[in-house]
Amino acid sequence: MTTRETIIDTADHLIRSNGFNAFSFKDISNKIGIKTASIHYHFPTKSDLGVATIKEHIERFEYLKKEFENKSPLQKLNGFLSIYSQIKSENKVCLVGSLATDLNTVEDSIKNELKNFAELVLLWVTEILTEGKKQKMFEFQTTPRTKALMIITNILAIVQLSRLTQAEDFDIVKEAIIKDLRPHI
Amino acid sequence: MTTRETIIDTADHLIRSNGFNAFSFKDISNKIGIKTASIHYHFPTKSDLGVATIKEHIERFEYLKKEFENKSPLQKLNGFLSIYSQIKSENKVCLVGSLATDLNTVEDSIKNELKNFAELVLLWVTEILTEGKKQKMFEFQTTPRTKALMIITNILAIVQLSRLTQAEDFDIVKEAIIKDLRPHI
DNA sequence: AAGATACTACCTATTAGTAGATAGGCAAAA
DNA sequence: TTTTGCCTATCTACTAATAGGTAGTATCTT
Repeated sequence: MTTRETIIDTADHLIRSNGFNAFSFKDISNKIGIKTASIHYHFPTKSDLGVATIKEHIERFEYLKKEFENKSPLQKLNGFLSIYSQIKSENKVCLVGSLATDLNTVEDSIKNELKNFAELVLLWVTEILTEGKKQKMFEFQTTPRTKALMIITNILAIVQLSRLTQAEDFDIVKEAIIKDLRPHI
Repeated sequence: MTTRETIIDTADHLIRSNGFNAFSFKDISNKIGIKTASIHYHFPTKSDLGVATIKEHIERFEYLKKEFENKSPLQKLNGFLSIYSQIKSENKVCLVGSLATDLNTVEDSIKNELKNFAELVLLWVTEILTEGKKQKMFEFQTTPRTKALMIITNILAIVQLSRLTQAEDFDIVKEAIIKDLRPHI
């Protein structure tokens, strides 16, 4: 990994563990053994680093999409949900959830990039649901987009909420999402 | 309102607009025209102020519960969901959603008080759903607690997510929650 | 030699928090 | 009734630590 990639990776970890406003260049400096001034060389401002971190997520998301291109809607949805299982197991939250609460305090560049990312995710889940309904693999009453919003909000927020209720609640909700889509099983 | 109450009120506003780590005693000082040292008189540490803010929410929540005591499950659920409509209209997020992302950075006192609050909310929604199912007013397949988790995560996260997608998505999800519980209508 | 990368050293602003002074209100003692 | 003293609430003035960011210099790689 290049230094630049290492910085982004560490920033990503810190944003999703502590929040955008609770991490500093010094934190990264301490973690990867590089001076804060050197981080500024790669990312002039904190916002630049924030934007780069979101862009990295977008790239990884596009890659995941491609990986699941020829799989079934159910496999795709499970793939999507397992991202959050990973996040949960690391005691983090998802990038959208983390930055959405800080939205009023960040620059427009971050806001706009995050909008792009959220739109991308919503679009993919909507597509999965549309495809799944057509194949009679999924059952639901609302529009695919609305159902996608329901599922995304479920999984995004249970990552956060299960920190406060019980860790097991994450899997309970994850399974309930799938079960709800496949009542005939 | 006493000074103490005004401070809590302002802190609440700032926490839910900007996040716990993005507000300072100076922000409150500027807003209400009192020196930061005077805020420390009422709340020795920032954590003390955080805890007091959650306690205030708990009290208001208990009051709301009492107000709806003799109403129908549907009225109760609508009452619960309308809290979030209010939050959304003010461009804030809910306290649980805001602090849950900052959870790794706050003191245990805040963490524990927030757990109490979250447990209280989950309990009430679970009760509403149990009652509604018994009265055949609501229909759902999972346990009431699981369904409560689904609904709370929906409404909590759509407040955040609709900042990124479209503001109308909030009402779409809110209506879908009710419709899903009452498919016979 | 030249560009990329990292460094030292610094700056200014802000943070949470503290010490000590002051002012007003209230109540018991003189 | 006046005085004494305490309590509440606020203030001014300060601290040490940390924040994001910059200028100029050194080092490494090609």
